[in-house]
Amino acid sequence: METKKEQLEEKPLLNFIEAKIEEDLKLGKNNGIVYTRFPPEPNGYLHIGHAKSICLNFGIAKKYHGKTNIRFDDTNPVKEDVEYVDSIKEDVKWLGFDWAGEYYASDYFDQLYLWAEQLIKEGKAYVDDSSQEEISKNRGVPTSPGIESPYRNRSVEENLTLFRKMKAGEFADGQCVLRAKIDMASPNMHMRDPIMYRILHAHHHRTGNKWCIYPMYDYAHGQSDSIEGITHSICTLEFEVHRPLYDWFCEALHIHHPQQIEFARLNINYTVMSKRKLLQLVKENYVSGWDDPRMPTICGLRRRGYTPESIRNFAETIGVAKRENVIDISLLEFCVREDLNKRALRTMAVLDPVKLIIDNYPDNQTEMMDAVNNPEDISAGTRKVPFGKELWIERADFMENPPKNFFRMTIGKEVRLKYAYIVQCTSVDKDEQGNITAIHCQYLPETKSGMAESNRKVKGTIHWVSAAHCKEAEVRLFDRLFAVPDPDNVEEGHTFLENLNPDSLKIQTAYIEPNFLDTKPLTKYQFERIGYFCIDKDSTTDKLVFNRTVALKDSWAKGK
RNA sequence: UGACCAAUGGUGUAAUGGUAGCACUACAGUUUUUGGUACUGUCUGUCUAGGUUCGAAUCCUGGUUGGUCAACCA
Repeated sequence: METKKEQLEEKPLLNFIEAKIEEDLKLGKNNGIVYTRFPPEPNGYLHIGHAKSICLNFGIAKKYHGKTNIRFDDTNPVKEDVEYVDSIKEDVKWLGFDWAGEYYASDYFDQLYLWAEQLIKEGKAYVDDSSQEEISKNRGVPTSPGIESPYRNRSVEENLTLFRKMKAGEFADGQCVLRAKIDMASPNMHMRDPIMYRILHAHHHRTGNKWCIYPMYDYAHGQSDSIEGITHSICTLEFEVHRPLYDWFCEALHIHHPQQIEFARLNINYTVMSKRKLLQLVKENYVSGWDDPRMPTICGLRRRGYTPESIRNFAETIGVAKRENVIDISLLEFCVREDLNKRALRTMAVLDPVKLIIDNYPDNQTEMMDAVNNPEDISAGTRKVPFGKELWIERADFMENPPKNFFRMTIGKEVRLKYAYIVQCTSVDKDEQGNITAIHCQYLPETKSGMAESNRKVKGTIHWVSAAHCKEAEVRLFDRLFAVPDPDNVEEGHTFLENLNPDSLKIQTAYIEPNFLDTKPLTKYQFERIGYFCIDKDSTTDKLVFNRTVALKDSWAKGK
């Protein structure tokens, strides 16, 4: 452990973005300042892919003693909503990050408009009356040049008049647009006179009805970065072809020019990451909502029982690079187990119960057994667990005709009831169909935990709850949402929905220890030998509801 | 038949001209009152063909493969 840490400190491993930043720092760029931003569009909930970006942007700023803004890219009023800005802020905070400034692209609409007039005056932008179809057609295709618009060479005065009329609301939606005059023959489609402003008579969640023209992403994003003094504008790979345009606007306007750096977005197998598809899962009720614990959204993971630390550690572990990647879901699961192992209090719960009767144990006797709350953290203390003649144990912890490597309960062999006694199984009761209805055993009184005889070597230890004292709880057992590693990979005429896992949710009634339960939603437990669970928000005083975050590793189940 | 980007074990990610390392996964073992945790070990890798060099995963050229770009979306 110590040596690992030392190695990391001696030789810090930089991702390619950090390497670039250190180079800039060495060169004295930006006066030694590092300023990043996280720029979501408020049109959906944040998912684990955004978490990667958030951890990257905030992490880098922290590492180089800089700052990070949150900026909502709200240039398209038809798609955006305050519901989303609220959830986004909540999720970023929950992940553990504080932004230096909270801004909106719409804060800059006035400045953007002024800059547009400036570009018109310099002959670098023009109003185009072409229809959407014409513009699209004349743009050409990547392999052959486009055709210049017939309106491309209007006079500055005419363009200015027209643009002001656009702003004044004298035109209908779609009647004309403002375009940058760049190069219709560029091999980069984004440089073929990109649209700067379109007419949208729509109500904006922040600017209300002040505007009926709205800037496009390419015209707004770089300048917003510039206004905020961002030094490194980190975005995903698909914006790589936009970079020449990002640079063009900053140069044409002679404003502070942040450096755009692109990295590969996160993909995880057995799930989907596109906002559109996540929205569809919610809208068409394939899941219960954005925070359904099976969703890869931040709020879904939170409800599932993931901790901010585990997600941050995941983001750190997957690294940052430019190549397309698909992360194995087992890495995410590893990260949450690693974290929960250290902090989750243990309790015993039986999910698939069968009655165990200790025939030689006194009727109506109850003993309080000492149990350790967290073996990884002695300061978590101990608790008392009631024990009696009749217990519930897991059906899978008994086998009548076991294979050689079965360590649990079987007739004639000894097994330890955790924190209690060693018992020896004697017989089973069965119904007419041959199903086991109860298991009988004898306990060895001198093997109670803590007594000398309890140190005896026993191959297996199983968990239990007292039938007379236990509580009932609903447990929701989640599995991966999709049945195949790459749900998006579907044949013509099929959709990703067909790859949904029909068994992604199983609901069971469990019997659980009565003591020490904190029933506040999101409280995390390890059900011993089963997995990590947390209290769901649906939980009430009458009815406990647990979500399974992730099962414990089970090398026994694997070997079968 | 364009431009841009990328290619390192099963999955990710380092090595910045000098011994291909780390994590996850898988498998094997030690410890264990959780078949968990912890610890130890094993398997598996530089897309390809040339070139530069004493030396190439790294630099150059060609090829191959994958990704992105033709919304008045971001």
